Amino acid sequence: MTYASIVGENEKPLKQSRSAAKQARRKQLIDATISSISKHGISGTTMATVTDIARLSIGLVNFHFKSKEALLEETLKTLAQEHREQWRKSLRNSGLAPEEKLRAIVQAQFHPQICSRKKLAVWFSFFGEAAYRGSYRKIVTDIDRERWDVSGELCRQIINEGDYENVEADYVAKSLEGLFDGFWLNILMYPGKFTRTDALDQVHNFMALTFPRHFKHPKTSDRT
Amino acid sequence: MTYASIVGENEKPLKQSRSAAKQARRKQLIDATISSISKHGISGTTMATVTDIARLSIGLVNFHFKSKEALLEETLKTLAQEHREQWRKSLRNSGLAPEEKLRAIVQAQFHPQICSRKKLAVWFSFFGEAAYRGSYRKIVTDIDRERWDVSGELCRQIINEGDYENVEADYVAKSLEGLFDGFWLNILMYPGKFTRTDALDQVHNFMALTFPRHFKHPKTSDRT
Amino acid sequence: MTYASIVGENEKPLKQSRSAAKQARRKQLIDATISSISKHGISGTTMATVTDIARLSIGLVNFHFKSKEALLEETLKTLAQEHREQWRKSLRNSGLAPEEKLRAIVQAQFHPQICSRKKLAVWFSFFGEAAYRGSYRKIVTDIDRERWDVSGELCRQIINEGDYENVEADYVAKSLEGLFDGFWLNILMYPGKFTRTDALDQVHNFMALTFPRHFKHPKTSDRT
Amino acid sequence: MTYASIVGENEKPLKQSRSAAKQARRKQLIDATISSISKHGISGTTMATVTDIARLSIGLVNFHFKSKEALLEETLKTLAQEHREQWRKSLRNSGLAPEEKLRAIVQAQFHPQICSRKKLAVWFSFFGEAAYRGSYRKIVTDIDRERWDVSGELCRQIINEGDYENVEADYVAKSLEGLFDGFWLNILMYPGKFTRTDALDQVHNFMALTFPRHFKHPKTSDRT
DNA sequence: AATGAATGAGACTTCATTCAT
DNA sequence: CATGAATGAAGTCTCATTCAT
Repeated sequence: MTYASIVGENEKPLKQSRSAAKQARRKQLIDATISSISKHGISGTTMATVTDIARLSIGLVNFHFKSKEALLEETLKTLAQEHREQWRKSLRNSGLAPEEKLRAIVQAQFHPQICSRKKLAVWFSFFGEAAYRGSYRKIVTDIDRERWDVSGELCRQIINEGDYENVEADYVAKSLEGLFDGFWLNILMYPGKFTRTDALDQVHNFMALTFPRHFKHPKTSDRT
Repeated sequence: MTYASIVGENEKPLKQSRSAAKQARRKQLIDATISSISKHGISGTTMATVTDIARLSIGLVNFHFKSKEALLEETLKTLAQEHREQWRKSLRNSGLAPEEKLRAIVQAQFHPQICSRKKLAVWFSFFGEAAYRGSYRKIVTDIDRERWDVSGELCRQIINEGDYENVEADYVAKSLEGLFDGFWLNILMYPGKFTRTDALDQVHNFMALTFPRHFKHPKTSDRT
Repeated sequence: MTYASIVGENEKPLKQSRSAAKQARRKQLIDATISSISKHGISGTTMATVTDIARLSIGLVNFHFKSKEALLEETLKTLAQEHREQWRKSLRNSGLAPEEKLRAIVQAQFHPQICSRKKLAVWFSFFGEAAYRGSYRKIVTDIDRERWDVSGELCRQIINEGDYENVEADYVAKSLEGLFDGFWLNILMYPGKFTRTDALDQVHNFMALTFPRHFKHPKTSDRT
Repeated sequence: MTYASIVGENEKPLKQSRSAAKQARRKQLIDATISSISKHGISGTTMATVTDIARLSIGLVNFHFKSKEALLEETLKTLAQEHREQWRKSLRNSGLAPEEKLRAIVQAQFHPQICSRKKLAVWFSFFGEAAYRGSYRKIVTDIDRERWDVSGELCRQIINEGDYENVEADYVAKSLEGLFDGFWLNILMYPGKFTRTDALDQVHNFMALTFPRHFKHPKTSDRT
């Protein structure tokens, strides 16, 4: 399968400035890297698998990236950045109520653009290395922490509004984070059996349990 | 295929003396493999890193295991089996009430023997490859499904006892699984910041929310 | 082949304006090559190190020189020509007595312009390749032989003048050549410890020994 | 041309202890490296040229040497060591008089075992890199300095014995070193035209000039 | 059983050269 | 003339696997 067939782009960059073309090539290589990792894993991803997918010559990667290691790190950063923009965009588009915003974050987490099997495979490939590679861990935790902060603040607002007792905002936010990651893994491990929709239902169920006056049980609520 | 056949419990012992030594060597190599993966990841683990740690010669691995791939698979099976035995032992040692049994499963999940940083690193290394390697995925999902079945049954009993409305056993069991995996990842990603104890609190909090007449909020309950 | 043909003295100038700019670029690249070789050696010298130093684009080298090999050969020729002009100029500037001319040749050999560490490094880089690369060897030996001829003739005149017995002109000239090369290597190998001045003293000492009625021992003679 | 044909050894090591066999392999690879450098230069010497000559597999070099760089350094050390042993052996075998010892050092310098075109090519390849590679320079200068010390001491004894005026031991020793290196280069650059014998004559001529009461002019003396 | 030297495929990387702009 | 992105051959090094001892 070629890069072009995967992402549906024209191979030849149209007329554009040189630095724009350079960025396009970098993007093309990073996309190919994501495809390759999802198919062969990180250790199975070689300069050759990447450039084959991108339909570029093998020497080009080291022209655009200092090393394979740098390519992988850029790939993770790109993935993280895309993720971050997804939930921030969802947040902006959502209504003003904190429960709507919180729901938007959840939706973003399981949005098809973010939560495809292909990308989940890549995420967990990086998680697998993050244990002993601080640079990966930092990229991952930085983005997660930011979202957790926002979620926590939203939970605090909901708790105040609803007079919930025995509920602590940070706990809920952390549990949500846990559910996000746990369900991502389940989607990856049970392809076709446990889906994005299942994950959304489960998370909504948890929110309904926690904040009964703000969320209804998924059975009767809208699902995406 | 049964669990037993997967993890080789029924493997026929050969002449005992020879086999015992053989098994000891295998165990030694598998332990070294776990150490190596936790330190260098799967792709950084070579026959040499394993045999260095085991203080054995490099030629020996291919004597005891058909290939590196076989060694890795055996390692994962060993890890899975140890995990399985941990929660089944906890179950046996717990009281008779279903909520006590459920709590025992949770405790097992975050038991230091199972949930050390070292072993979590190994688990997620395998998860990272599981996406595109069915053999790993099968080992992982078989053991998880068994536990999920048991948890689900326990939840059903608790729901019946407590007359909980709007609570579905399979949902709860799946959410627990999600929390397990999610918190494992958090423990791995935030060393020192998010601990086994935090995870246990969070899970208990979730159980108290779900089954308020069976579980108390962690703030006032015993923690281990 | 004549010297002129080797170093390209007779190269026909093209339309002057274009050719002048062209020659300037060539000179710029050759100077950068010398700098690069002195810093990284021949094998560490790449088109990129050269063009970086010259602050020119990498594509330009192949415009001005057929290949990297051609650039290196031109560099050596340039170096050889500079060397040749140095001792010939010294010769013209010296008095008429043969011993003064001989002394001028020696001075030229260790003149700062010729005998800088940077240039010595380049010379010995080429010597290192000359063993198995006839084209380099020819460039080097042609220029040396010319100087040896002149030195020999001067020695002959000195011997006749001084009635030296047991002294053979060609021997002395060859020994001088040997000392030149040997001291060059010593200057390169013992930076700061063995200097151009030391070399000059040593050579003058040898000449005083050989031609006591024409040269005084360096201790009492003028040094440069 | 194969290693075996060059050095005339049997390919298969005979029965010997493992560490002895290991040393033999290292020696074999170093010999092959010398052959390769003399034929292709240092930059033209690859792991493949070395292992082709040694008739071993390409992977073996990195088993016996940490890197190509380490192989080259070991090769230079071996060469230097051989050189050192040659002149020390000559010294031991020579008569007791200091002039005989000095002559022995000279003989060693131009001994066929040391001063073959093949080895000179290797020496000057290393000299070419020594300018910017301190590790090479150290190996070379350490061995040279030791010999220079001995030569200087011998000169001092000769000067005392012969009551030479205006002669300084260190000067003479340094000039000898210069002649050694310079004539080595001449032998390399003028194959067939300037030979080891010519070099010996020249050096003896210099010694006769310097110490006329201890050395006769080469025309009438024994040559080797 | 155990050792570790040896093999060779394959990975990453460098770099001279080409060529569209 | 000049640029620098692109190519691909070739180099170094790693490593699973084999096998004689």
